[in-house]
Amino acid sequence: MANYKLAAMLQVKDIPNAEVMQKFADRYPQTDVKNVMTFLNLLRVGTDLSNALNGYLAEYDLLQGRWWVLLLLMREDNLSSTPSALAEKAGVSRATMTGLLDGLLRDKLISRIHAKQDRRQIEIRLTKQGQAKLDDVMPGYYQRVNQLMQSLNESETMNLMSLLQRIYQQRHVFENQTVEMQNQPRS
Amino acid sequence: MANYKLAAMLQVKDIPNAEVMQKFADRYPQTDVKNVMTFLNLLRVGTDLSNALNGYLAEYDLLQGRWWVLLLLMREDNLSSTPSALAEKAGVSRATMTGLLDGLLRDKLISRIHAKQDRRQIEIRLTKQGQAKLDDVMPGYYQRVNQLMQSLNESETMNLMSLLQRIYQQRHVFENQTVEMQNQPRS
DNA sequence: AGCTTATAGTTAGCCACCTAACTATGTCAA
DNA sequence: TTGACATAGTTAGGTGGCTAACTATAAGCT
Repeated sequence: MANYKLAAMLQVKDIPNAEVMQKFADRYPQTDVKNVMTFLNLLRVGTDLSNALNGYLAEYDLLQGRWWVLLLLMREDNLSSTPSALAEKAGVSRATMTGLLDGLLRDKLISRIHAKQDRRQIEIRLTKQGQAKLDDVMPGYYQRVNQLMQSLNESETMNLMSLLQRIYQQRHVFENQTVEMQNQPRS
Repeated sequence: MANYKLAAMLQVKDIPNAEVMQKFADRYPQTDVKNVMTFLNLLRVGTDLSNALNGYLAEYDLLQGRWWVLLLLMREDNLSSTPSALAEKAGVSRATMTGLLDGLLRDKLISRIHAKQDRRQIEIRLTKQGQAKLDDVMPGYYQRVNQLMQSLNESETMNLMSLLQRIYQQRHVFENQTVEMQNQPRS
């Protein structure tokens, strides 16, 4: 089995206990213990599930990035697309996509063909082996997702989605806010 | 401002729509559209929040790994620990911790001192500059976490935690299950 | 036609993660 | 006491992210 890389996202193995949180709250009065714990737990669940998925994919010599590229290709009617379009849809840079495609080509899961009309473009196509790889991986993937989610009934699932969505919509709070600040009158 | 690395976790920018999901469901009958969508959304929220946090930390020349090490040190009564203990608590390999500490040492946010009794060990201590860096970063961090979470009231937050927990407890489903399978009778 | 600008893809160099293998030191039991 | 095993830390080599800079091609003005 191939090595696989764990996600780079913080692995919050050691979310602080109440005592430690109090020490921080004393120094930083803005601290809201409940909010911080919830935020850290959300990050942890995301990371650990991502790592677990990677572990499953690694049994098939795939990782999330390469696997997702294959899925994007399978979605297309002619099983093909371009590096730029794939980078955009996968949410990675074009440079990263070049690397992912290099690996997939090495394993013969995709083919690269120079496009006819626009000679800057390259057509990436899912090969038979690529489709076969997905046919290997996907049934177990869907089965595991079902097992994972079976502890929630339908209304609980909807509820979870809605709660996540409301937090997600606030994610811009981490962005730089100095521009607006500068326009405010000084004392 | 420093470059900062986005999390390696899949950025599911392009979660499939119902039509595409149907195409997959035709080929892979195990597919449960609602479950897959929920799972992918959970991964996406985790990744994007992680990236947003990294963006904030990058304004202070930190990233999650280095920042978390500083926090772990600040928790300690004597502001010091060892590379092994830090690796364990941060959930990264000892090799990765060596690299993180190299960077923190370069920025003089920690100091390395050879331990007296066990000469294999090295004592890592948070420096004055390290503490000052945290004092810079943390108020804004806590403020942003509060803003992020303010869209949920207390009972909704508790509810979210409990739903996440129930999914999280099933994460072992992604682990290799062939050992048990092999012991089953064949047809 | 010829400039300028935009787009497609790659390359180079950095970071943070991993495993495996290595060195040095400590521990423990025959 | 010495040989086997365990532990602390580093190094080497691989992966997959990033930005910036580069080449080649296309498109659009004037």
